[in-house]
Amino acid sequence: MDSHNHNQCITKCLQDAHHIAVQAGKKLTPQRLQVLQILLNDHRAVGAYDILAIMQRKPLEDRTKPQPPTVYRALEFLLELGLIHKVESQNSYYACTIDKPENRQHVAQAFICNLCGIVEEKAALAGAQGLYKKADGFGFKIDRVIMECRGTCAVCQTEQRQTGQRANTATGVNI
Amino acid sequence: MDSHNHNQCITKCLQDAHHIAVQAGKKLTPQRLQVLQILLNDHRAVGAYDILAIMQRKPLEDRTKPQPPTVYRALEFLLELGLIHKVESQNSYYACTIDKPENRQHVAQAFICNLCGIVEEKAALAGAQGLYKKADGFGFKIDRVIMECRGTCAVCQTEQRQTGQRANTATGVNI
DNA sequence: AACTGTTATGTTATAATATAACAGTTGGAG
DNA sequence: CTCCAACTGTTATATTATAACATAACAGTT
Repeated sequence: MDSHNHNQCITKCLQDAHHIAVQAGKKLTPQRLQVLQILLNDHRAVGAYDILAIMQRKPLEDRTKPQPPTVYRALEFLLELGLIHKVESQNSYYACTIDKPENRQHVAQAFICNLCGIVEEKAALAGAQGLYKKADGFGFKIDRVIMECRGTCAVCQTEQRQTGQRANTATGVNI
Repeated sequence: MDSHNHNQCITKCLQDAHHIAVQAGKKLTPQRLQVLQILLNDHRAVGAYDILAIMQRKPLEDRTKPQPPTVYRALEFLLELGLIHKVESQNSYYACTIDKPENRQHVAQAFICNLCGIVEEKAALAGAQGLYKKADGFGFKIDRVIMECRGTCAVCQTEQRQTGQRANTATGVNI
């Protein structure tokens, strides 16, 4: 399916996440970790209420069933640390897999498959320069850049050709 | 304030809108026109429920007070024709002011001021090529590109320096 | 004029996404 | 140990968007 070792990928991201949290003087609490793990579980973008449903099915020890604010607080925390990103055009979230040291140096470009929800994340290096330059041209000061490409991933293009069927939407991905 | 003649700008956009609708074999009905006019009224991004409130204050002749679906249907129609765009990072909408003939050739870049809500729209010419090329590199087929820059416009930067106050948020702009 | 297909609108209800507000708890720094 | 700040729990509600079905308007046909 995918060319990378996903277990390794998760392990590395979690290690990095702990590092980043410690360095920022913040705590990666069990709940925050759980949300991150859910997002790391695959490379799809997941909605907040899908995350909530998963957490409610597997509540942490000594914890009541989590409610929406719990999820949104964890998401906010992870977003601030750059550990996850939001797909603005879909109101969903995915774990950042760009190598962590450069995390805050890049503008993220997300390529989101409309069929299976998978997110391929790339760092915009030269591409973003043009935007900042253009903004300069009319005195606009950029805080944040959103770059999203909606379309069809290689796998789903193939599956469509072969079967005419839609790819996996069983896990609650919003399209 | 702004360097362009806004009346002229509105007039031109409305004329073009009629053209585009006719060419697409669609009708720019009074309600759709009203929504477009509301968005053309200034260059800010406006939320659907703000549009609804305005329409409810000034209902069209022989019409009852419009409800949410009315607004969303009009927005959908105008989006399809490329007459307006959505700011995905803010769930709001603005009228497209790019010269109409090239409308569907360009990827829109929106520079949205977090303080006053004004949207400066540019066409991404060379900039978008890189994205398509990058997508090609891993077999991703792009349907739609979202490029948004959030930040502070030239006017609001000046006002902040002079007064320390926030720019106009009185008209219901979501920040 | 009556029939029919199509597009557009009206209406009610509800889904989906997100946050406000306040109370309680906890775990270190001093 | 105590106090403070960060974290969590809980309830309610705000905000954004759509489903579902009924009705109306219009165009073309007979």
